Amino acid sequence: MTLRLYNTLTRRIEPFEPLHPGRVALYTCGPTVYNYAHIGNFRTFLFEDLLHRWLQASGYDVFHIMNLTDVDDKTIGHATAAGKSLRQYVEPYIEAFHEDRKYLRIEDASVYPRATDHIPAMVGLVEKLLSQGIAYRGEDGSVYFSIARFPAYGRLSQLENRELKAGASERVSTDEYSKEDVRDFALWKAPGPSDETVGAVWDAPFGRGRPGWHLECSAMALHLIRERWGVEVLDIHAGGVDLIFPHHEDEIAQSCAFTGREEFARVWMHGEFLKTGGEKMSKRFGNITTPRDLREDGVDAGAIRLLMFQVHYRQQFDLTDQGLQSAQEGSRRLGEFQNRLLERRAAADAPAFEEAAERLDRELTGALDDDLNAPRAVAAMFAFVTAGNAALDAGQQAGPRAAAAWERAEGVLGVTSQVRVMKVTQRAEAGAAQEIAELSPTPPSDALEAERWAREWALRRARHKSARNYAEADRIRTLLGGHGFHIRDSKDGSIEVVRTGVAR
RNA sequence: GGCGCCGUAGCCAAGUGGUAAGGCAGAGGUCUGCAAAACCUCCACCCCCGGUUCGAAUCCGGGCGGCGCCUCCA
Repeated sequence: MTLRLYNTLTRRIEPFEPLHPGRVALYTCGPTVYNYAHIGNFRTFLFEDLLHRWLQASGYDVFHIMNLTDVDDKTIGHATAAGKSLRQYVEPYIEAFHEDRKYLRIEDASVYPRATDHIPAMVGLVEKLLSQGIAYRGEDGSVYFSIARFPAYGRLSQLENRELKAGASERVSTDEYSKEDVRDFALWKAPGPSDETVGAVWDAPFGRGRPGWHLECSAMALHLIRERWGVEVLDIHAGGVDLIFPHHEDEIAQSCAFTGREEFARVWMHGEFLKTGGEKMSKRFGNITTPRDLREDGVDAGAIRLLMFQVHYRQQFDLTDQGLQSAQEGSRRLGEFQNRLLERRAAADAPAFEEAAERLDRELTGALDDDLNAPRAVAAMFAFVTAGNAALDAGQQAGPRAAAAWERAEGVLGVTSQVRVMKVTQRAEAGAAQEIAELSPTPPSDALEAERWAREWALRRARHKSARNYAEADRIRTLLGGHGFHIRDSKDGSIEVVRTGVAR
């Protein structure tokens, strides 16, 4: 069984074969840092994280480039409005992006190049296209790519069988007159007034200006993979479906014209949208949710990843409260099991675990090798949980084999919530007994203090319970439950206080 | 208008020719002072019509419904 991936270029699932055995050059389109990225953007980054992790788990040396777009109409527009330089304006959002991706357990890419750090590479690319006559200077001082001189244009988006909607875009207007063909796109843009103010202008032999949208990806990708491995074709290029046209189409055109090769990337992968209320989540529609919002609500990232990975990446799906709750519950169950499995790990595996582990390994590999079928991979984890819990209930022991299989699956998917369990034993009561004083019915805001608070209450409940004062014991249980601390009595008389979700 | 995707249980969602994975919710049971956790059991003929086939959720044609791209939007 080998890895098979859906390639947008051929519209088929095909066996994945990197250009050079054992290593993969992966480029993924990152965020435009003019604002906080929303969870829809992160759906794509999460899909790319899964790709990244699975390639690594499959033994590949992965060179993963994720760009940060820090110069475009939006960043310039917002910087202007804020009265800041481009660099100043963008900085906090870059930081926020990294915070968010760490929260969502998205592993580090190899490099995060910023567009404005690679202007020379872009200038070099434009110069070459100009000298080849594939690019030309318009009357407005911008440099355009001539589609007429690049016959292969349109393969990715199957443009040859398309018609543009009649009179569709009014935006063609502004620069239309200086372009030879409406479909030509800007490689380099003549500076506008605010470009100068925010410092988004660079000198170039063909005139002062700033890079067009698509240029950065080609220039940085080609520059970085040449530097790293001396190659000029990517193995995989990934992004959201909305980038297929024109962004990726244009990247292919300028890159291939530049390198003289037929391919810019061998495999093109695109993740589908996240919707809310039946519509694409987008800042334009104002229907966004950000990772920060979810973190505020105490949602464990494992639940978000589970939610995303329960749907195939090429399928649209709607984010709903019910869906999120359902994922939180499932992710919690995985967390409970993980605790059980790793705590009671024995020196050897019972046959039931040998078998379940073998099955999990096999099913995980089969699922992810099949165009990253994460829903099936997740299902395999749940099957392991059910079998594992049953075996544990029956007194069978889980050993290194079971732990390894679990860790491999969780290591790739990362869908498990942290479930913190505090054991409160009656013996500890001695120390607490003297402070019978008042105990607030609401927890302190500090997470650690809150835990201590919950423990206190749990001890009180234990006393009431041994005195058979069940009414009071139940009242305390309800009280704690209302603040996210769940009480569990176990047979040996000890009490567990269980906490799920992230501390705020 | 062009190109493309989707329609499977109360909700979400795999499966793409051989008789319906998984999650959540729900019902019953084991355990428990009661709970919780966990386990066991139960819960679908796959939007409609027609066709191909020994056999279709899966292929073809036609409907109906939803979404996306054609807009520097992941």
